[in-house]
Amino acid sequence: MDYDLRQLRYFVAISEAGSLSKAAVELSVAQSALSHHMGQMEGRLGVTLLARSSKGVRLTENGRRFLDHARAILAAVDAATNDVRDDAREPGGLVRIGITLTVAPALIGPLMARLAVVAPRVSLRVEERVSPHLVQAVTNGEIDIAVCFNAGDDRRISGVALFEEDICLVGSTELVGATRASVALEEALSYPLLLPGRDHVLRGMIDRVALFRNHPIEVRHECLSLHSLYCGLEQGIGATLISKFSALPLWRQGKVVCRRVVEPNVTRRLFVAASAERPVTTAQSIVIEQAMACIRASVASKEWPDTRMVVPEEQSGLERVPGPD
Amino acid sequence: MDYDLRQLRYFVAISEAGSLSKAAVELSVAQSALSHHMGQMEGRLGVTLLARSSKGVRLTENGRRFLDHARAILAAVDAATNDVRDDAREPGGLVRIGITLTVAPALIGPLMARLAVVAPRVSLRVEERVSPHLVQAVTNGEIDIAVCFNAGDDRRISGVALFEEDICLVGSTELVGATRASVALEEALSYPLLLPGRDHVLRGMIDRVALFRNHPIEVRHECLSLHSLYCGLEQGIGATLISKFSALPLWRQGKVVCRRVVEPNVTRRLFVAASAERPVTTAQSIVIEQAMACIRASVASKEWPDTRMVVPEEQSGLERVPGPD
DNA sequence: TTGAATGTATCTGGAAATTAGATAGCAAAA
DNA sequence: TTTTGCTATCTAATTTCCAGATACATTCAA
Repeated sequence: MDYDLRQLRYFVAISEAGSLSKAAVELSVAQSALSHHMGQMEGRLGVTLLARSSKGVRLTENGRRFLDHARAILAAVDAATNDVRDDAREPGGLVRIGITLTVAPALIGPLMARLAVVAPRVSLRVEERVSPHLVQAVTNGEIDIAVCFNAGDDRRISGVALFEEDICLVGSTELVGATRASVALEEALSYPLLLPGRDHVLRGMIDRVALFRNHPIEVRHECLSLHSLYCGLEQGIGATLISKFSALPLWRQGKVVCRRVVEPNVTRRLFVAASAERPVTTAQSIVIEQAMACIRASVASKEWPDTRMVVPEEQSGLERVPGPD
Repeated sequence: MDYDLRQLRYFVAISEAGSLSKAAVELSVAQSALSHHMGQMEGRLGVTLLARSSKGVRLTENGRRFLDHARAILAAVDAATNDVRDDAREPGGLVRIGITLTVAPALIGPLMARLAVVAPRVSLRVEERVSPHLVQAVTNGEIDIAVCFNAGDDRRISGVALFEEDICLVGSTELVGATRASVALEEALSYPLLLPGRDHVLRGMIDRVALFRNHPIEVRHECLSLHSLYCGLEQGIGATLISKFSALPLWRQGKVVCRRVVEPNVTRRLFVAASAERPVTTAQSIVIEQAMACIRASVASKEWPDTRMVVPEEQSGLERVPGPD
């Protein structure tokens, strides 16, 4: 019903060449094709654009005006193309990432280092919160990406699991004993506890156990910062239920012991997640990619103890950004 | 190599519909076609524009930006189309027309009347000059259109002959006799003459006859205005060589007689002409068209005596403005 | 949990558009 | 007059485009 970008390109080339034949050579198409297209375009416009003669073609008055338009249109097309292509080539912009408390110290450094190389124009805003807060923030749109535990069940979140680790009872030897033996969940919950936040990932499970036992859990303090949690553990004020990896600094110094929780085995999986409802930007997908690479590298290098990599099977799949044709 | 206006339209429609299927219905194309086109466009851009899901499609960040561009491009296309189409629908602008002295009085009135109806936004600037001046003015670009005699031989002019008429010896009865008999050119030139301008169309022929006879032609006055010519003729100061049609006012009043020149027959043809080098505008072509229609109507209605219409055969052809498909 | 509904991707045969090549016509130049 | 350079047009072959069918995933409701 309308003319075509190709016809506009042809028209501009012909106008500049001053002849269908010359333009045909430059454009590497047959002269007959140009003749046909120009005739069709003129027909659709209902206006003569080119005055043909045996010396070539000249622009009519309308042709002159239309040429200006055509150039403007083609320039707009190029601008549009470059705009989005630039973003694909050299993505930029702010990406808001939230990282769960215990992972943040190990992740932020490598992630920033990688980004500086791979996508220097992408800037991060990093927040550290407990996992449930991160999930909520992602669904809210408060943050773009979350690196958090057990985000897999929320449908508004699409995430990829990276590794799995066991939850341990972590506390000073005075409190939980100088043993590395595993401990039943029920027993673990009998210690005075420090929990990282009222709505901790394990909170639901803890409450269920408490209900079953008809015996309240003693939560001594809620430690929303890693520092306060470590303080409490170190001083033997309470024990907590986190992974060995999360207690790494204290464990390395021998200030706490980690006893794997069993009956049931309690595990958690680290996810890199984004909103399933809002499409990710190029910058976001790069950050996701790099964060996953960081984590996988750390897990693979055994740098992080007692973490088991999750094979990327039919994961619910963050959006992939395809390359050009 | 690049995407297509149609794909931009599809993309905008899809963005607005929020779903390929809905857009397919609105656009009356198959959903598979949309899927294919969007995939191709994204491939060419190297960027994902649409985030597909089972609920439909959503724009990615790049898609949002590209949508703005796409809308701007399509608006520019519409503007371009309307710009030239408007001109075709409702042409306007100034058209400079030059009309030979003797035809002007009979043509200007009807031409203006027709234009007022057919193309009210076209305005004329009318000049009256002798034919050779008009031809020169057209080649100069001083005027756009000439209505003049014997313009057919100049290659820089493309013109259409409309009618042919015989040249007559015109003068008062006292001077050229009270007869309607034809007269040989040689005899005609023996009268004292009033000529409409030094470079009159017939001047060349007159000079050649004079040379042949070795006898100078007596040119009493050069009358560049019709009024002055008529005065001279009326008063019997001299005769002249013009067509009966050109002497119409005096002839009707019986103040002059017209004797057809023979040996050789001398005729002239009225042309409507424009520059062959410069394309005509829409407005110009309309004026040409209407002028020709005026003249043909007058000739056909016998309003203008002793004029023979020239059948429009394979005339050198003023540009034609084609209608839409 | 299953079935219906909705949505996109992909495959395929046929239709339509596009193109190159050949040819004709025309005008200017040699 | 012949040659040259240009555009229009015709035709056949190729490429592109599209509708329909199908596959697969997800959501919603029973």
